[in-house]
Amino acid sequence: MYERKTTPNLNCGLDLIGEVLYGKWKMRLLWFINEGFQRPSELQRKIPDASRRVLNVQLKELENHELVGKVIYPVVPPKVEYFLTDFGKSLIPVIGAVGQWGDQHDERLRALILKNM
Amino acid sequence: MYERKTTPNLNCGLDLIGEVLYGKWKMRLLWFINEGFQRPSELQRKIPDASRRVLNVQLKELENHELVGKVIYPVVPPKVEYFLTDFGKSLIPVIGAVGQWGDQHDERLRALILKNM
DNA sequence: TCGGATAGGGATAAATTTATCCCTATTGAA
DNA sequence: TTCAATAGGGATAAATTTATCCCTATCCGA
Repeated sequence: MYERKTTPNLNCGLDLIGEVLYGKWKMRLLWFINEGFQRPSELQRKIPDASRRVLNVQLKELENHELVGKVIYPVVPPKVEYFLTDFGKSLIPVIGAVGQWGDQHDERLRALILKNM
Repeated sequence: MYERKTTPNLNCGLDLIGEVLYGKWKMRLLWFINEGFQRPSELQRKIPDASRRVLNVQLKELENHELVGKVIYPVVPPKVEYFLTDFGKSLIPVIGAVGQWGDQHDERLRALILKNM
């Protein structure tokens, strides 16, 4: 595990939410879990661009921050299901707003991103 | 300047918005510019936790992505003012929603963040 | 009986982001 | 006349995040 070397800034709401949501795949994980893709392997298939490892790490962080919970079924092969806590559910409209803006400006964003590479 | 070594994923709205908004201080820069703090030195005073350098770098990226524009007054000592483009303004409600969630859950978030250090 | 599916952790490398420090230039104020 | 304010870039180091690769274990189907 990585040990943080600096203390986070916690001045405003943006700092606070950043501490729990700033991670390349976190919003997507929450979104897909909310859509019903609850098993790690399903999530990995939904987000093939992320490595298996990061998803595990980020899921663990979401769990530590009480945005998701986890049920481990004592079966073999192993079965695990994530679910959103109420706290996590309260983030869904926010993530929706973020993603919607991205979708609405899809073309323009693509053009801009490509232009700046 | 840093040269990107991998190609970005541009699959969904979240990927797209991430390309222009994923940066520790970008949302705050947009927010404060919208509030009327337009000169670099003012922004630096509003965000003392960020180094002068990063703010310059991130402002430049916001400019490249057409979220902000910049007026350079040909005076000495130099005077520069940033402003939001219409495209940038359209992001303000989104950033507002994000920050509001953080503010609403201020106490709980602080507790969680501290617990996980 | 061998390979794939299942879940996930450790060690390490690579990529990326952010911080530090230094340099340019000019004006006005102490 | 020396220092702060103004804006911002280059070089480099440090911090952080993400990717790669390997290992554990069990059951089912071909």
